[in-house]
Amino acid sequence: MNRYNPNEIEPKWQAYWDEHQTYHANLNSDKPKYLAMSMFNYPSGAGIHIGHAMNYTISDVKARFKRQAGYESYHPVGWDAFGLPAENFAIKSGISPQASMAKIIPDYHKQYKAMGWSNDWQREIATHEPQYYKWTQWIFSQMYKHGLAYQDSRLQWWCEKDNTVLANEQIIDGKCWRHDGPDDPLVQQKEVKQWFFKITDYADELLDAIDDLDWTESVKLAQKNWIGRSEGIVYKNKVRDTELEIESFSAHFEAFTANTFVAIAPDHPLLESLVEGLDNKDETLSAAQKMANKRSLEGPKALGEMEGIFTGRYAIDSFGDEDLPIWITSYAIADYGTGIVLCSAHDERDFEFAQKYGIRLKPTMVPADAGEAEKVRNLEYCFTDMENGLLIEPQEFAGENAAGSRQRIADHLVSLGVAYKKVNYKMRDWSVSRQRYWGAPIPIIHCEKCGNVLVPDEQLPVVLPELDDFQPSGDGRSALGRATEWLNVECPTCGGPAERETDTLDTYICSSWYMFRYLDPRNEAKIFDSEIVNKWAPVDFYNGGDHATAHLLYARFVTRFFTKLGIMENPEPFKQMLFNGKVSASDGSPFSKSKGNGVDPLEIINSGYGADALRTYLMFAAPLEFGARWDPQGVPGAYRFLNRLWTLVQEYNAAPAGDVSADAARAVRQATHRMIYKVTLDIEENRYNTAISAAMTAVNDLFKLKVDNLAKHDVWQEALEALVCCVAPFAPYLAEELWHNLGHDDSVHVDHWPIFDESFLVTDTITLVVQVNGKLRSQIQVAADADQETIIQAAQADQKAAAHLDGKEIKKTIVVPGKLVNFVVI
RNA sequence: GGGCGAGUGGCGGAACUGGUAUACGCGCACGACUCAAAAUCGUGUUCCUUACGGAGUGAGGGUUCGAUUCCCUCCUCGCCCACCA
Repeated sequence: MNRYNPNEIEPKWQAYWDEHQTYHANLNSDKPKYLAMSMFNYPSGAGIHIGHAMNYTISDVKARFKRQAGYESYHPVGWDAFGLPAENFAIKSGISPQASMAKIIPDYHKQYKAMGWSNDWQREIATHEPQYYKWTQWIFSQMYKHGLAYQDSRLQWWCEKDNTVLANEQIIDGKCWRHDGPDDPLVQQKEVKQWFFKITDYADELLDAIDDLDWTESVKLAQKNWIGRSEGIVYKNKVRDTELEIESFSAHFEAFTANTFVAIAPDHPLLESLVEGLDNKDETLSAAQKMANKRSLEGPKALGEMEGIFTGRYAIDSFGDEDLPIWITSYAIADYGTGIVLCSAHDERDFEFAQKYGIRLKPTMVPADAGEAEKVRNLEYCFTDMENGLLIEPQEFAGENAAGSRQRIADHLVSLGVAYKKVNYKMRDWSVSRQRYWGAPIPIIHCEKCGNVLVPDEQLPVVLPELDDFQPSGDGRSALGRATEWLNVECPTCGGPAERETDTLDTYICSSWYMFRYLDPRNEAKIFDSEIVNKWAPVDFYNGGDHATAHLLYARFVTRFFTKLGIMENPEPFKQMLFNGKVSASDGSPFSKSKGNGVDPLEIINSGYGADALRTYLMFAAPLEFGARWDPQGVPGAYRFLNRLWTLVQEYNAAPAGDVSADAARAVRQATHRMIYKVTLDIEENRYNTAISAAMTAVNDLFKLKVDNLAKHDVWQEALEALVCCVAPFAPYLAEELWHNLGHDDSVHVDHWPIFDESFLVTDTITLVVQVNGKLRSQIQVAADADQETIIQAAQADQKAAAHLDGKEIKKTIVVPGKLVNFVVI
């Protein structure tokens, strides 16, 4: 008898699938379409790791299941090739990122195929290829033309030695990654001009559509919080002895007469004019600068260490007669709201800050309880509960519930002319430019006469020049700043001398639209064909264990933008999104290269267990949302299961033809159809672990039945075919081999999914549980269609149950059809 | 600090809308095959108790004939966001 040897059959079927293009999708097919994919892969020299094995197997199972069930199923593949790691490697090694990718990507091909993933390789894409990023640049142009791309100055981390901008991940303990010695300087902040996409224009639209998405709930919530819509008012206050008027946003303005001081962010642009004319102006500004730097470097670590500097200025209060001192505080943020806050006794931070610096506080909202109210008046603690708080002033709202009067208070403030209503968002505009070499060049030309000029569409792509040296140019620009031949161009408008923009586009743009390029990857005339995209979008199933906010939100934004351009119809890119858990090491800690506790998928495959056992284990170990914990015994366990299925088929093939008794046939069919039902439903609903356990149960049942009843017979043929089909999404190689062993010469992976027949599950007699006072006492067999009276009599007649009923009065009897009988006795 | 989720055998986990708690797998024990081992096959495996029986889903309370499931209080762990006014 043949032994199950994955190392033999896996390469064989890999070659077969390649040759027959089994997984090539016909996008014009009449079949219903299904598009499944996992988040884009960033190729690195390390190859695939166990997290990739997890992610891509999840979407592969889904794609295979649908392909078997008669869908035209497309499981695309591609590479998110631009990005900082490849550039850093190029700077260190001198090997160009283009060359690195040319070597790395073919390695991935082999690894993906070894994993048995059913990708359509004819439509492979890579974001660093000009034919792809031509359209990434086109998106920038369209944004620009529609007023959604603009330039602005922002603070960036800066290394004085390299004269270059640093990404957050390039800062190590406050120093540049390349200059982190004891004598090297700390990184500094510097204003740099940046390009932005106006995603905030879409904030409400993106927010409102979230509720209807079939996505993992935690991700939907993360997106809502990220957008962070809050309704409030903006106060206007004049500053004493100046011409200035400051504005401050407040979402909690109910106790508005409690405001006693003003907080301004240390990096606020208005700060300089605010202290203009004061004696200690310079000291104040430099102290503020220090505070700002410290905060952005130390980040959350500086939390709790609230610091303040008095500006020397006062705002004129709109309600009381005492001026409001203006303080620079470490907790006010320049780019949320207006960067200035009116502060009161009803905010934890304001309260704490005022106590620390001895600033006057004036509570105007108290709890209903008189004793507690007294404590709040005496500043014993900070009371912030607007829902339950009662206002004590001003006169027109005194005694009212703060939250209840919110709308009227807002209207009141507006009518007094001291404030206006405002909706504010946490979400900022999307910073899309990077002072980096390895990205898609921004298609802008700077002309002395004409200013910023868009590269005309017919001149796209602006091809990234190949260089020998990837060091930043030393003037704040990337290596592109030195590529003079590329850099100097004629202005498309006036023909005069001009220079190309040297910033490249954020890689999140590359990955914000790739799912649509998959549908028309070789189109040279258009970003994609609208008809094909309208047929195939949205992506039916999308999964990943990262990027809950940025990537998924940017993709939603760009998709919506496409619908405004009229090039596609559906405004949402991903119909269903599963946020799957990550694989962790057997001790529960995360896998990491530095710890050396990683598991190499290819090593496991080659050690003799095969890709099928690895895939099956990963999908079986835990619910997809949880994230599996790596168990060294797990893959051997999955292998044992696959081996038992293998044995069943081999023994069946060796068995003589013969009859199967009616009882045995029914038992085989019951096991089969119970399995079909559960596996189908469970895969559909992303419960892969219980789908596999259902297949295991069927194999165990058939193992028992085969002892006395195995014969070449339709019942067994049907059972084994069904099992092979149901296991095929998880263990595609084994399934293909066994499918052919069972006499087929086509692929099991296309259009073969068993049909569930309910009639095989119906039984004549059923087992009911007998309870006395809710405790299990016995079990009885009754006819499936027995009526209540018969069931109760049978239960009472049961010996074990009767023993517990003896001498007691039955107060109540509960019959749950098909389940149980419960006697309540005293 | 805020939000979300989860606590079930030695371990990963299962349990449909409140109805036999611990499916399936791992591990372990015993048996079969073998000169032997591995592999494979079979049986058993929540705890206490010789047994009858009893206890039991993080802790405590509640609703119910009946609670892993619903409600309240508390504890622990994980993830995400984090000075957002």
